[in-house]
Amino acid sequence: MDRRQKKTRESIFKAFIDLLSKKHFNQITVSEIVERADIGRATFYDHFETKDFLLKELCEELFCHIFDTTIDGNSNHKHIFECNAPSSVVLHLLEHFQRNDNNILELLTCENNAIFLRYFKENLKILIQKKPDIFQNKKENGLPYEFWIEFVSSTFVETVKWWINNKMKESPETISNYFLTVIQLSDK
Amino acid sequence: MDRRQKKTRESIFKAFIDLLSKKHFNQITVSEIVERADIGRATFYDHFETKDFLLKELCEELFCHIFDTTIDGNSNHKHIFECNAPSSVVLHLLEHFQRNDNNILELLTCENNAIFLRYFKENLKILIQKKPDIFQNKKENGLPYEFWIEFVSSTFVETVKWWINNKMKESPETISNYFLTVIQLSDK
DNA sequence: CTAATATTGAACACTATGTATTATAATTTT
DNA sequence: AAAATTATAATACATAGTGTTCAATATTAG
Repeated sequence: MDRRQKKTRESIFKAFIDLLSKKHFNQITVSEIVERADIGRATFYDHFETKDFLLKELCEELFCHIFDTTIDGNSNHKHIFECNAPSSVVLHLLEHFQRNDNNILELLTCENNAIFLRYFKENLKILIQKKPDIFQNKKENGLPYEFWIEFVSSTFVETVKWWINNKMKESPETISNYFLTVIQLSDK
Repeated sequence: MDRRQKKTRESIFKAFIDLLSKKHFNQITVSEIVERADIGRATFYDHFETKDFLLKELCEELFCHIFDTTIDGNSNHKHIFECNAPSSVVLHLLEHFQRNDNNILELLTCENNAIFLRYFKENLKILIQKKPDIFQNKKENGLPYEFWIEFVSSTFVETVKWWINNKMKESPETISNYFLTVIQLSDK
């Protein structure tokens, strides 16, 4: 890829994330992004069809990053699908958020996050469905599978949101335990 | 209140709800609302400062209605706070949605519903906190109270969303059971 | 070096917002 | 019933943002 293209694209993303930490998506204008990224207006539209597509692509990059690889305590890369206990998968994800890669949190905590949350949940669903044995609850509870998947992924998203809104005072381990308790997969 | 004011206000709400069933909040323009409500542009701004305030006031009216009164099977009005079992409270709310009073469902299923969902959850939280004995989970689970409240209200919202997206095929009783199962208050 | 490509900057048509003004109609007040 | 008040209508307007176009310029890759 042309070095110019890459630089332009990165400066747009950077400007966009900066702005997202200060105001809601709806309040951000293309003109602001262009000004902050210090590029020509036409160049922006050369890269992204609209502001919505920019958000969409940003979400894709972020989740591709988070759900494809994750780093364990020894700084070795470890694929998330290699984890074989729910607590392990959950911890990996929570640690990602705690490190606040790419200032992703600004996106999560902002009000206008419908697109972001949809991606988050979609990726979670894929993860859960690829590891059916892990996230399947053990008890016979008579719940439809689809309902259970939706419940687990929604609860994870809401748990992370609660954590962030509470300034992330708790450790990833604590939050992981809370989550596993409410989805009835706790060890206790 | 002046009869003209009331008529104008109602026709704006009606036009707005109609449009919400067809497109997302962001895509709706004031001009469309004005045209559909068949009123003058200046009149709209005489009633609502902006489109956002319109949504805000609509939400307030809807939730005031739903959380203040509800109708039982014999068509007698019954205050929701008089219910003393979780299943009773939950069923009342679900039946409200099933009847689709004020076409409230259009709001729930639409993508841009952040404001609506916030009101929904806030009202649920108040309800849960006013009946602490009912929605308190029995087991010793070590969860902070705030986390539990957030979990229960989020799960209710997500359950209703799942129900609506699935065309509401299940009965309110079935959904109520699903919900009580995942929040660990099922009779079984 | 050269050809291809990315960027710039300015201008433009378009759409939507929110305001202002004057005239008219409906409602209250006296 | 007449007068005073208030709500609405119709139109025009300033402002701001969007997405496009195009010729000129700069950068890159082969």
